[in-house]
Amino acid sequence: MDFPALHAWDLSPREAVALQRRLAAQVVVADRLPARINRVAGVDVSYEKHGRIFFAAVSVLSFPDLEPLAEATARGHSEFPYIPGLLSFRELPLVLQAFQRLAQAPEVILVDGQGIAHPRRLGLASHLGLWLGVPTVGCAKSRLCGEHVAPGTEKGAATPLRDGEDVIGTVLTTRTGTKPLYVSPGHLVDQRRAVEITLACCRRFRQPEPTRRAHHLSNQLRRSTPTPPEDR
DNA sequence: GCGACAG
DNA sequence: ATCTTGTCGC
Repeated sequence: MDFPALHAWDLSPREAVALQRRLAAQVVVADRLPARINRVAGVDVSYEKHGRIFFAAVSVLSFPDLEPLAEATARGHSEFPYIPGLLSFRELPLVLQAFQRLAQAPEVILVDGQGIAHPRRLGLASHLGLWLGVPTVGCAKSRLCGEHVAPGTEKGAATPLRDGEDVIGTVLTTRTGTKPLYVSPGHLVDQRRAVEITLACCRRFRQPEPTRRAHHLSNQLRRSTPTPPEDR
């Protein structure tokens, strides 16, 4: 697929925060999904144990059947450290490389991380959606910010994730008896659609099929990659 | 200053 | 995210 090329991204954490504030204003939290959704993609990144090499994977499934259609991966590294709230500056470059290798763009993308449920409303899912110009949904396994009461334990149970006056996400039980997921709009989708798509992608596991497959893909890529020699 | 803190 | 064996439960 085609989208703006990735320039050199050597920003300091402080500059990254400033950029997030500017980009957040461009995020569209509204239902702009096409009438017919045929392809859903999931993204995930795994790291080598010493954090030397990153492995990004994208898995595309048919919708609503969820049958595998295509996949793409990318190997690389990042100098940017993991800082809560600045995850996209660490992972996005490699994730974009993986998407660059996809022949066809999906109608929506599920991301292993937050969408607007972020201090500055620009989690990894929102940043990715903005860059690709494709609708995205954040499906994080844990909370970054916001408050909420626990949802019921039945699949489909949900409670709002709030940050002051704003509803920034939905704490959603995606499988009966398991810990809920933190679902939030990434870009071009609203709260309702974010939850709808996520539930439609959950079969027998807590994680939606797209991100679950991407997770396995990036893991097997890491396991099949020899660890390069140390430098000291 | 202290606690929280996606992956 | 990653380091890790067995183990409890559907």
